[in-house]
Amino acid sequence: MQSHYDPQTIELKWQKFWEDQKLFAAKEDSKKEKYYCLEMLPYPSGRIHMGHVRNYTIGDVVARFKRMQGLNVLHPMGWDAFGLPAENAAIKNKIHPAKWTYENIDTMRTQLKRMGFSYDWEREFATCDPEYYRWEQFLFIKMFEKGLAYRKEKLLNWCEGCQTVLANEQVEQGKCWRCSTPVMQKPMEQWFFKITDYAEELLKDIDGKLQGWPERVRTMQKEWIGKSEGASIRFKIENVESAIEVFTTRPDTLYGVTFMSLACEHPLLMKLAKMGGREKEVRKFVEKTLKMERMKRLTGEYEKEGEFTGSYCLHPVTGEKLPVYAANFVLMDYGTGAVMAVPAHDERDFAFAKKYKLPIKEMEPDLNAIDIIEKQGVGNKTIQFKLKDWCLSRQRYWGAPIPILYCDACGTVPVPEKDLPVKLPIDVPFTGEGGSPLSKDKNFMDVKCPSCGKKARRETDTMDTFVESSWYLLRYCSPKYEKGMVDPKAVHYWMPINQYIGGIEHAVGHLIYCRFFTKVMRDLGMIKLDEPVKNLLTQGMVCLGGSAMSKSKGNVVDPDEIINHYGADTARIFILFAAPPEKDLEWNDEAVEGMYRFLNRVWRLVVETKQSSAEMKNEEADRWKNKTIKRVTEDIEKFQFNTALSGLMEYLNSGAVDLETFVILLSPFAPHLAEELWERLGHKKSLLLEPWPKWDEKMLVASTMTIVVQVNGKLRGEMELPVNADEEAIKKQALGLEKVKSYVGDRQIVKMIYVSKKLVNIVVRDS
RNA sequence: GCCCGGGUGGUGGAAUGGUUUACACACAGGACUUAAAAUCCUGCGGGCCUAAACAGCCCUUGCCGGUUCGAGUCCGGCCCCGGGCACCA
Repeated sequence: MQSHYDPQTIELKWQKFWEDQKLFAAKEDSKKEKYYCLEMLPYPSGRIHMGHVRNYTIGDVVARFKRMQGLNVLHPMGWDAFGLPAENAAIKNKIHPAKWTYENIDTMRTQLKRMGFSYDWEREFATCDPEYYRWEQFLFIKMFEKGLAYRKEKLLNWCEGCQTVLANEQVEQGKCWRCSTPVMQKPMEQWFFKITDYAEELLKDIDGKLQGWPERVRTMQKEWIGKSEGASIRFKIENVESAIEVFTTRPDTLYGVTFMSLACEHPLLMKLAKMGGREKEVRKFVEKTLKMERMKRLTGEYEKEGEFTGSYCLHPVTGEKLPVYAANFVLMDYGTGAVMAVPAHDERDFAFAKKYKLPIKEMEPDLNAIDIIEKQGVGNKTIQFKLKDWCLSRQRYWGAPIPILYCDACGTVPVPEKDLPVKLPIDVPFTGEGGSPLSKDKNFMDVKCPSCGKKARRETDTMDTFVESSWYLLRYCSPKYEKGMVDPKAVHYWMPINQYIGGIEHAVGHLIYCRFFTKVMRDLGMIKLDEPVKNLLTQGMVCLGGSAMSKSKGNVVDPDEIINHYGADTARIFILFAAPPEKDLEWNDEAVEGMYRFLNRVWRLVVETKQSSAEMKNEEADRWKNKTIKRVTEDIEKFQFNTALSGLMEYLNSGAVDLETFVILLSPFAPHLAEELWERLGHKKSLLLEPWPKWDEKMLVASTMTIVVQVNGKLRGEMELPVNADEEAIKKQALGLEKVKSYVGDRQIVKMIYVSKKLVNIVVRDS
């Protein structure tokens, strides 16, 4: 047995031991309380980075801690394996996306195992596995049948040069990333999930059921859903049987309306311009606006302008004539694309009115206006959401195929369930040009229509990878289940997730989509669950030199370097100690060294002294032990791993260490070292089977206490007294202190404050 | 503009209204060593006083005020940093 701390040897030894013993395999057991601890699954980009290390170390501490507390812990890991980078690698390096992905998974799995994370590897899956995405296709069909998956037109980034659709990240300064052709907006039929049907419930449950989520994330989701209550009101157009419908949150300002503003894309705009004899001017304005919009709409800063259509609409109550304008600040994709302008109450309308010399009508808001409108049948109360339906189709190869066929006779036909999965063909050409590689695969494309038997063709779009990550958390409960997406019994036992841990960047994307999917699956009768995640922790970034570690900035520290140099335990401890989990963490090589030194001190203490707890029985040692158990336990529960480790350091420095207790308390943080030391202390069974220690409140109290003495709130002395000293005696002794006397002098003592077992404050007044 | 966080030593960071600066890093001095590394010990917010040390005093949690016997912590106002939302009708 080596006498110095050699992390390389002991870490591999214990990793193998854990794997052989299958100590992290989770089994349903209705007699045991369960705990589902999950970290967001990684995209297999190539190698593990420090962000992963941080995320998964936090999760691992929680999982190991809960396991030792006797809970039945589910702690799985898998791979978010579809996505654009694999396809880019295919185009660039002539390597198949599947090969690239699976090789990366192998590398990263090895790296995760080297960190000693306590995953149930038997539940591992990659989302690009047809056995996984078949169920996603199954769900898609169910959603299609319920009208929750539908098609509509949407503008997409289109490169004429490559004849292909580009993702936003493939557009660089308005140009194609590959061929630099200017990117145009082209309307195309896309698949959408009707998440807006669930807007109200998604919003309501934030307050009702997500109490365990950070306030920050809850607020972001509320803003994303963006509910506003108001009214929709129809304004008749003068001389025609047609009306402009507006949405307003202020129907009470209806009598202040002096004109109407329409978005450039509004379907009635050109008709009104033609009628008003201002077609040319309006067309020019629209063209100018749409061109400018592309550049500036993202930044938002531009002059508010408009153009008169020459036409008028009529006020629904007073019948007044109101000029209709095209305006560049009105958005077609919010509300109705038309705004009733109330310059007296809206800053923007006011500025617009000034600019175009439109009337400004002062008035008192009238809360009855909405009732009048409803009575007259020209409008009604409505609710608007900012949340938009989820566009899930991608014109990419490396994704789950959308299980739809197009038949000339029958139209859009879902693939029958028995024909699932629609497998992604492997042998296809990757050029990056001419649309999806799938469209060039005849075997894939040509199918028979399942309802009429005639020739049909397949949908070539694949699904957004957020679809896979929206239900993987449920699939982990029964990863090999073959009769459906999930085994209801397993889901009933394991869900909801007790603790979910991941980056804040998923606050509105992933974390809303997985809530949506849970509700959809519930409504399809697959599960009985409203919300998938009970408690959420969002960890901060890992930075170096003040900014997030990233390949493009060249400021990355490779976890393997740290593991090879100091071992996984040091990496884990450093990342936990350097900052509380929610905050960004600044990498510091010297501090890593410091953590390594700490583990070495622990090693030497245990290996060299080997004193057992029985030999160290005195009051001081007992107090330290109980104090530390309490502190570490409570700090882990609050995710304050940095202070939990401080507690262990202080305990180590105290010189009154109970070795067994110390090693157990250290084990969630530095599990390999802890197992090794546990064994060296003479234990035959794994430390993992050891229950988490409990503390005794009675043992926390010392026989003496330190009382701080203040005069007028300022520290003037200290006294060491037996804990049972009574208040009167303490006050008397405080007054007797030389230093206190000199501060009190002959001044009048107004009162004395005694804070039990802590301090005495003598309040004096100049006489 | 609106809504959240946050501002504490040279640095990362601790502090149920009760000794500000735990723990660690860095730095400095010392011990051990032929020497170095490792290890161990000591010191380490600022200022005043002092030849220096000891002792002592004063100040200090972004700034200004308030509440309180007592404020990093609570309240009001302001400044700065970070994040989210934002022509949303």
